[in-house]
Amino acid sequence: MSWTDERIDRLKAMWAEGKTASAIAEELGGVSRNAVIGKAHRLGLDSRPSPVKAGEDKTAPSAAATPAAAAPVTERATPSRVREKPPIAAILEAAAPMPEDELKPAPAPAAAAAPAAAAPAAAAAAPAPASGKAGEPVMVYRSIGPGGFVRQGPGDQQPPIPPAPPRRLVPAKPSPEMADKTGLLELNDRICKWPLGHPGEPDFHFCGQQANPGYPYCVQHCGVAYQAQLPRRDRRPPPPLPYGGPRVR
DNA sequence: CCCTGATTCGC
DNA sequence: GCGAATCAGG
Repeated sequence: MSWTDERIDRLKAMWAEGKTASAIAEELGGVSRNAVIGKAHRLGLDSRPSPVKAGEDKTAPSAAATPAAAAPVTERATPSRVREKPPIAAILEAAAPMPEDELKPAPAPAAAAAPAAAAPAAAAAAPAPASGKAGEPVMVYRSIGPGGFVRQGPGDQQPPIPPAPPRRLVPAKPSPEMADKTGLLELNDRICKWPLGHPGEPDFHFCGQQANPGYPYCVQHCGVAYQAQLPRRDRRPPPPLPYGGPRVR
């Protein structure tokens, strides 16, 4: 088996979904778990929580325990680094359930709905208070509510002005008109997670059609999410994205 | 033992 | 570029 464009796309989709390498290998067929991992790395896909790297920064590593251990430990594993999240994960995080009543002074980030996605955000939302030493140039990610986060430098005394007032999160199906809409709690890997509307809005919901197997979206939305590359000369430069856009490799 | 992902290195 | 072999933590 070779890595056709189609198989690479499926690998990317499932990797982004958080499926394990062995699950991906089984679904693709014809490749081993190692092949999937190797390919994912060669593609530069995001690294995943590794059992080996989980608690890594303990003791100063001796010169060389093993050749592998002596290999350069790069920024890849730096825990404080805020990684990009796949769009769907960001949405899940933004729509994650919060305490029912009004905003508490320090709401604990709700990590239950999307642990993998919420973990880095939680680290960013509640950084160790930069009070330990004076004058360290510490960059802080300050939560501005359900909408997201704003980067705040050490000199920025004022809390950043949120782009919009925090919206009150609504129950999953508060009204009759939501009765047949697909909410966060109905999501699973067999139904289309294409978002309709915006998190926090009363009618925010998901497509809910049957998902294209191996993909997070239905066939129609896969057609929107995964588009064939045009020849370079036929491409128009993408418009600047408000949040900086995905990392380009 | 099983699982996991990361890394290396011969091909 | 590919992936088996290997490593190492859960």
